[in-house]
Amino acid sequence: MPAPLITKAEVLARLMATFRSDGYDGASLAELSQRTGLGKSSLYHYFPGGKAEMATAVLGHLEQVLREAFSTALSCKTPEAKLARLLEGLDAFYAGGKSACILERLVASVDRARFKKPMLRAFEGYVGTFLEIGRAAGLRESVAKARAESAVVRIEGALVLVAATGDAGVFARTLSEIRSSFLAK
Amino acid sequence: MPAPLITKAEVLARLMATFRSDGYDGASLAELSQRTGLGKSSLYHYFPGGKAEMATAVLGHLEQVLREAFSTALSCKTPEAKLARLLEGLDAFYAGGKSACILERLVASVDRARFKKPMLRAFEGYVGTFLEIGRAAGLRESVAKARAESAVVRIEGALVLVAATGDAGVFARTLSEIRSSFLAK
DNA sequence: GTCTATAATAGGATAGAC
DNA sequence: GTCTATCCTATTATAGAC
Repeated sequence: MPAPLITKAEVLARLMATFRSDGYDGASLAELSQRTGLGKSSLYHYFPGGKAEMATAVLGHLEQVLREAFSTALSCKTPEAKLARLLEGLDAFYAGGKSACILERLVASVDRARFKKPMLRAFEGYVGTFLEIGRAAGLRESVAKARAESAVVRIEGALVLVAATGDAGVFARTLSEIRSSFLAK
Repeated sequence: MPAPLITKAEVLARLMATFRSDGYDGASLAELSQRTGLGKSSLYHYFPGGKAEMATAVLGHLEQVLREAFSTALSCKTPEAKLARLLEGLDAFYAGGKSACILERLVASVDRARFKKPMLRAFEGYVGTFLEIGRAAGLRESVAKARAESAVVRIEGALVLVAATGDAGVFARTLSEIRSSFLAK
């Protein structure tokens, strides 16, 4: 990347934003070029594998972003604080439900097989973070596992409903429900 | 449609299957032609508006299919039986979680704005069916509403996780959870 | 109504100058 | 590294015969 103009992280963030709004199949090179501010040739310079490589790079970047957000949450003292911090982070990341999940967008693509491994990793990390909070709260392992999976299921589902109905309330209610029930004994 | 060769309903079912597996943006006319067994020109004969019109016709067809499935479920005597029948129908429709939701696939498309109204209708009917079962069971209106919304949210979310992980267990657990908790007093 | 053929365009990707 | 220009293929869509 040109040192001062735009960082690699910023390029990846913009690519991610484009995939999130347009989907993987729906995001054209023209659009990706325009929204990064890089010409097609520049994009191919950084991502010789084209769109698929851009998407996998975005997944790698996502993993870093999430790891930071997750470790910030997990560094809080009480399980309640960990959970609250995590949900705040997710609320911000999904813009209150208005921004789609990049994972869902890649899962839904025709080329989904290409992203299988990194997506599996990402979802495991995602569920795993909730799982750790449940464990820290002293929940039975089986309960913690079920609730962690359910939390991610609900978040992903809420995003679909918000996209369909335009009502962000579903997302807020979903996070609120998780907040109040996840740690219940 | 040619009277005996293939019914309109069958064409719509095949179009739906294609959109469900490939997504709206990912489904090409060539693929739609191949999987319906109709040439491109035949498709344009029935759907002059092209892919977008095929998708809206599929949504109309879906509404009919769901109405039937939903009214079958609602015709059962007890709320428990209604719920069980509905969940069985959904389990079959989603092939145990292995088949994506057509609504989600259209929501995720670049042309999503075109399908906004019929999708809103479809989701309202979807949530509304759970809502009616909750009411029939004598749940408080606010509780019935929250649980109905949550049920659809979880189903949609579970489909995303199954697609990402390949583990249909998430879908089974989600339906099971709904079955055992939806009617609780 | 369906087919073959083809037009028109958009999309992904590359070449080569700077 | 970035740009302009371009190539090639896939895609949408249409024409016209049967």
